[in-house]
Amino acid sequence: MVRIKDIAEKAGVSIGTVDRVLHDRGEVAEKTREKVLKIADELHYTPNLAASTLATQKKYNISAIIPKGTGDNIFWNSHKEGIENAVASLRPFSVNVKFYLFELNNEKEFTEQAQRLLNDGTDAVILAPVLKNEALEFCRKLDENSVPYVFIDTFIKGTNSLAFIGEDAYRGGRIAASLIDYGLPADKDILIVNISKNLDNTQHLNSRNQGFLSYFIDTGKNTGLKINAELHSHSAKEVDEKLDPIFRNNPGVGAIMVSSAKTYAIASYLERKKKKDIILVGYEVFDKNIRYLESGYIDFLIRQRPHEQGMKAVEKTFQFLAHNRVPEKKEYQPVDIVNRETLPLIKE
Amino acid sequence: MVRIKDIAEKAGVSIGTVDRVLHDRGEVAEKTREKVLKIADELHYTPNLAASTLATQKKYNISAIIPKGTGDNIFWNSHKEGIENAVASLRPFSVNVKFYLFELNNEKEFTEQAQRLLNDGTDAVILAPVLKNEALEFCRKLDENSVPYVFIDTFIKGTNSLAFIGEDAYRGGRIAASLIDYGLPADKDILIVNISKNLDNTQHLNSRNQGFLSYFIDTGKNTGLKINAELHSHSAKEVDEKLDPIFRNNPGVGAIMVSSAKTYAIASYLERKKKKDIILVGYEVFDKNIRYLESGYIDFLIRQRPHEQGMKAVEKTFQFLAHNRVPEKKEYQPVDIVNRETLPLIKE
DNA sequence: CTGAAAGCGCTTACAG
DNA sequence: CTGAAAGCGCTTACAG
Repeated sequence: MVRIKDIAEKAGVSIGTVDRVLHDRGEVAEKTREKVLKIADELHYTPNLAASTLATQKKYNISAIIPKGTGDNIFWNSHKEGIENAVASLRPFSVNVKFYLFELNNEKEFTEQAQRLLNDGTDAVILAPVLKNEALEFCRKLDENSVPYVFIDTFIKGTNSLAFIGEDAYRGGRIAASLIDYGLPADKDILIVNISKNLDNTQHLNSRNQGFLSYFIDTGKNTGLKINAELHSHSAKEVDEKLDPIFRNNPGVGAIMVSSAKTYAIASYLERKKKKDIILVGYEVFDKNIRYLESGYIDFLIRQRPHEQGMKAVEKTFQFLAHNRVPEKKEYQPVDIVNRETLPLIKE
Repeated sequence: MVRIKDIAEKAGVSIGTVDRVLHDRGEVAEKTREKVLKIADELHYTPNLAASTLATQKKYNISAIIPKGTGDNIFWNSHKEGIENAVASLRPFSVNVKFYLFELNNEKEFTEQAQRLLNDGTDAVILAPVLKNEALEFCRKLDENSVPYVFIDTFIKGTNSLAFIGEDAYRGGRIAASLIDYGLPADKDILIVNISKNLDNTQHLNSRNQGFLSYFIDTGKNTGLKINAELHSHSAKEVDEKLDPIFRNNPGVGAIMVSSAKTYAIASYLERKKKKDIILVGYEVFDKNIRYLESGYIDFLIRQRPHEQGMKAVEKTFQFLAHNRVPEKKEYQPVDIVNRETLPLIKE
């Protein structure tokens, strides 16, 4: 392997000079510069990262402000794990993450954690801007302090985010549609269920709905009705109240798409009402949904890859901090189609 | 961060001694040993990998002997890329791969490359043992020379392989079955097509067939016939000769499963015969198959993750070489279900 | 059984 | 504008 020492000898200068031109730190005569650059190129010099890591005692502190993985949101645990794994695999570089977790939909806690993060100081932040207004305010402060930030899961406009890594929710909607369209007789009706208390997370749900409907406009063979049901809670009471009349008035319903992780609540309804033959497609793979996938009430789940999102967020952040490499602005992660047969393979 | 120097000071010994106990190199009084270990533990010492990488000028040379990614096997390019990417991400460690590529089914070339590899010498090898007899012979030689090796793609018994990373072909067969079962009326017949010239690659094909049939034995709702067609080539001539009579005699056939990457040859048949309504499920995502997925003649493709297989193979090999960590013996990669709607997301 | 010293390749003040 | 030297944390002979 070629070392800066080799370049220095060949160029007849000291290693200090070589280092200066290699890192563009100026204070070098143009002639020397060119000579060194030429030789480095000829010798195919690549820096020894272990040595430079050791010499520059740089530490990178990354902060991650994301929802807690509790209740129906354990899927946020995967983001956290992904972030941690990426940091671990970045050894021998010295990078640290500190988590600032908040309860989903708890604006107060988000704002508190954001403030704590700002007080602690950090080199960069990974941010799930699920609470739009609060996130916007926070981004403004980060901009003021020149702290770079990358979005994970959700994208919001009007900020200077370094990058975004997340699901293509629109595409996810189309995929759900294609699976239903493939399995359902063309003349049957389809029910679309949106469950969202206080309109949380609506961005994803809207995009999925749009994608879902777009499929039937431009490619699907299904000609049946597309019926909409908006629930504010996933309690059995509300589910019954909203769905019973729909099924009473539309005996042609043969499939349901639930636009969120609460798919299990609708599966439970089908179980209660003994409607096993209705196709049910929903989102996210976790215990409650898995149970119904196994028992046959859910046919397909579409899964984001939160673990990968976390990893990519760290990688991009690190590349920017360490090598000043500006990542692509938006990166959509693929989604997985999961049915009962694929389950044994995805015990991650 | 705690350094061995800190431990040394606290223990009242030199850093040389600390290093000796930390690396179990003996020649240390038991009392000193215990003391150092205790302090290291209390201080939560973790070695600085950059420093140790730099100091031990160790280089790891890995050799990979896998098929060339040409013709219908471009999917072997992904293994190669995965291996290369993993090596790249292992920087700042100094690990090199050298590839020994052979044409699939060319025993002579495999043997030549294997011999070349042995002459060149290496620290470990990543091996696709698709040619069973030749691979067995090669493994024996590796054993003689105490060179560790990990299998990729295919597993063969009776060797001392360090690990195996590959597809769960049986499971892949079940997944194909579940997709057909979901979309096909229960009384329709299903055609299973195996295309294999000189019985190459039969291990995967057999496992997929077994998995496919097992699904209908224990869970599927389909009660139709399961018809088998064995082709030795995917030429239009042979496809027509074999499939025409089957369709003539079995008007109830509603779906086809092709157990290999040659799915496009059957899609082409359906296109020629204007049978767009037949469900077709097959394997591997690459240009020829993608074309028919887009035009609607193929409904689903099941995809291995060759890129990940390559990456994991390198990671395991490196962990073993560098840290003497023996990996799990067998690791199955998940497979992806791909239809037309998921295509835009998997431009890898 | 133990310590002191040199070295891995790069970076960083500092002197000139 | 340039060079010499010290140092990053660990490893490796070598002397005792």
